[in-house]
Amino acid sequence: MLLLPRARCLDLLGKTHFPSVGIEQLKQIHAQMIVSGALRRDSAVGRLIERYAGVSAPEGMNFAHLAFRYHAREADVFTWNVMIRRSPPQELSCSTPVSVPAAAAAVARRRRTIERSFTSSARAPALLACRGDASSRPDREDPGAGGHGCGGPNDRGPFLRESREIDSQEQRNVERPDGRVLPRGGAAEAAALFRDLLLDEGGTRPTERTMVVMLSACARLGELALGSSIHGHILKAISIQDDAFIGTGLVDMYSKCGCLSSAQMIFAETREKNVLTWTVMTAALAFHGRGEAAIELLDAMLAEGVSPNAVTFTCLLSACCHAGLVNEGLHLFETMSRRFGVAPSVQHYGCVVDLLARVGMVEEALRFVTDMPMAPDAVLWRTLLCACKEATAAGRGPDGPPCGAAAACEDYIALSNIYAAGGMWGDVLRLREAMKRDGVQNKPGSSSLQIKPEPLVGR
DNA sequence: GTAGGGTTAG
Repeated sequence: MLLLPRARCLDLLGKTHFPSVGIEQLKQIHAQMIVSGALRRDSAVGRLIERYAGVSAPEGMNFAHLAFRYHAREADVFTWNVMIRRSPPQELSCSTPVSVPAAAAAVARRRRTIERSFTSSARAPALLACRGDASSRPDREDPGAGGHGCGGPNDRGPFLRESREIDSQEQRNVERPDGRVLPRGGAAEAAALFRDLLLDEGGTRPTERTMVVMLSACARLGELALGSSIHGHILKAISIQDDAFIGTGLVDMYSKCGCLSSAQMIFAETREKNVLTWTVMTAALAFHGRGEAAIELLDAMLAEGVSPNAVTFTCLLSACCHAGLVNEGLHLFETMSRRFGVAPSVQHYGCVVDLLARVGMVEEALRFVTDMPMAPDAVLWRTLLCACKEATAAGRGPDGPPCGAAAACEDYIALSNIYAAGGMWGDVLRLREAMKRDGVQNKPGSSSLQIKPEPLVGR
């Protein structure tokens, strides 16, 4: 491909010379600008975004948002202004939850930190780590692998220190109340390494597998900015229609970062869909409260010749639960083994118990637990306990803390809440005393991911 | 190299 000089790229964006540039041509110019480094010129990103946004189809604004995310580090005041001018009010309020000057300052601050990290001579080991397994750490990497002429182990300290500094600006506590710890260190560190990789000009390039792993990490961390920048790379490097792994990763990432319409758009564009692609889309709709739409996916999936598996049914039942679709849920539970040959697991039973209890059918939920062919687990009891809150507010409370599985601090608290909801203060006190007597440790509350709903590339 | 149920202290 002919490589245009920087100045020529900027000329192409000039409205006086080329008043009507289409989306395809803009994408080509965009690619040229990345390759030639033209985007690092002042306001070049803003000019590009202005042209994307000027395309009449909704696609134009989608690309404007993608370009903005992708090149956020180069965004100057002019670029921010373009985004403000071009964004509809509701999108603007979502995408810039803080004031624009504050956001711009945050971008500048982050940029300085990143730049500082590159003054260290220790970039190579980090890049090397990205080549193989994005979640691997440089200090675990074989120093001799790859032969990239990187420095020795002694070089690694400064980079890691600096990359952790970047992370510390966006601290997120991903430890769950149940004690399960999301792989914050691994994913966050991978994210820092990946940022480095993206800025490595002419060197190591991420592979398709790196992209998939990174999308998964972004989904778990709620890293929309990084996730959508990876999307940008994918658009330029490979065709997402041809890869179920990439399509699945993108749908999941956008969904978990709160962008359902973006997830739906990617799903529609992904031609090769496997059972995981369908399942993440089902989970996305369930998570975003679109129970009916999730159930409708099952027929669509069958029509395409893909069979649902146990995970798909968990997502479908969960969708019914969130939408209060009792009949649909019970029907799915019944047909999953009979029609699809998927034996219900304790998780599936748990979903149905939740579904029944939430709509006030507590007796039926309890009978369902009693009739289960396997032992209920702690999560199932917990589900029942929490879902019973409404039903027991009328004055009927369970007899004691959950039995049959290890009760955790939050189980006592959930039960306490139920008593409280029913005004049964004596029971609340009794339970609190029992907790002290039994030495149940109070676990401090912790926050989870802050997910901002942003339909940024949606139509 | 990709996916899953509950939830947070009157």
